[in-house]
Amino acid sequence: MKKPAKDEFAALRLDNQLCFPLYAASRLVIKLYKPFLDRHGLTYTQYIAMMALWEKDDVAVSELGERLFLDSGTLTPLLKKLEASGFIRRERDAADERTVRIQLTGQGKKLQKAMVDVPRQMASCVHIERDDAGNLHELLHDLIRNLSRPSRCSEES
Amino acid sequence: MKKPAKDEFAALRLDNQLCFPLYAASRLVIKLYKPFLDRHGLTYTQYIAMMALWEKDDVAVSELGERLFLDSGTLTPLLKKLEASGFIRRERDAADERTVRIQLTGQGKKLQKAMVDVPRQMASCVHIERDDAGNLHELLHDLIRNLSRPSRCSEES
DNA sequence: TACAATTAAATTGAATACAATTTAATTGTA
DNA sequence: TACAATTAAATTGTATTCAATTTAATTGTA
Repeated sequence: MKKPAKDEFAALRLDNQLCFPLYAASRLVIKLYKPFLDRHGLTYTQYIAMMALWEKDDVAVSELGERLFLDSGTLTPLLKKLEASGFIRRERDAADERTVRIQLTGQGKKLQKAMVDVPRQMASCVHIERDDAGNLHELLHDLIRNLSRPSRCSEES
Repeated sequence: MKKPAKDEFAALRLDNQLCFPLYAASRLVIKLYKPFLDRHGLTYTQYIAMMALWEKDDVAVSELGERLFLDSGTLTPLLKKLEASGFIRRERDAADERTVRIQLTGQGKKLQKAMVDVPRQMASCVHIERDDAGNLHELLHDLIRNLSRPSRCSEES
């Protein structure tokens, strides 16, 4: 004789999720980048790797991975492609042969100047209020800070 | 004699992007889902496909794709796996043989009851203020609405 | 009604993601 | 100093994503 509430499964509706819009928006924005990145021969992941290197050159694969939240399983093949494209060099650290250091080539540095307008071009596609962009930015960074910590869950499975 | 502004490349810094935190947060949350989904034998993408089907059963692949922003290239192999797991059936529509309709099996329907606590369990891991979650939710939905429209960019390249 | 245009899935190929394992180098310590 | 433990990349295997192409079915129209 159970009388289920109308919203017994409300929490399982896509529109009530936080993760789904995050996932959908992320993929939609990345798709929007494609024509701008294609011109320069980069994928989106390669682009953020280059951005990280423009900010700080000569870093270990692991340090790049911490910045981008990616591991060597993703980065190793990606960095080999960026090396094959001539944008970076990969060199074992002489002081610690376990470490591979990533360095920008001249061509990799020139790429930054060539791509300096990409963020503005993208912004012209997205149409978001400055305040909304600021709020979204802050909320996402809070969430990432939150998620980057170990944080134990009360799983009680 | 050029005197570049100190922030000539500020727009290319990772911390000034909207897309990067979107992409990072999305992957971090999906990673957090993994232990909860593993117990039920689902990946994250399979989970949102099941959520869409729990809301509306007996839909075409294309309709499911519109809901999830995924195309047949992603969905076809994913749905074959869900079928192999016994959660759905895939059947050609008798009235239009081009269309494949997706239907929940009894096992697929039972899975909803088994997973009804997953959102609450996840919420206990994320620690986000109710207001922040609401704001983030609204901002993301606005962004998705914005991105789903054709919207022409002033590329001027 | 032939048949070109369109549509829906499926397929193909390239590039991620990521868990788990392996390899090689370094570090800590008995 | 041997050598177990640790660390950093690389590798392996599974599962997406997505653009582009292909296949098969349907629709519109001359």
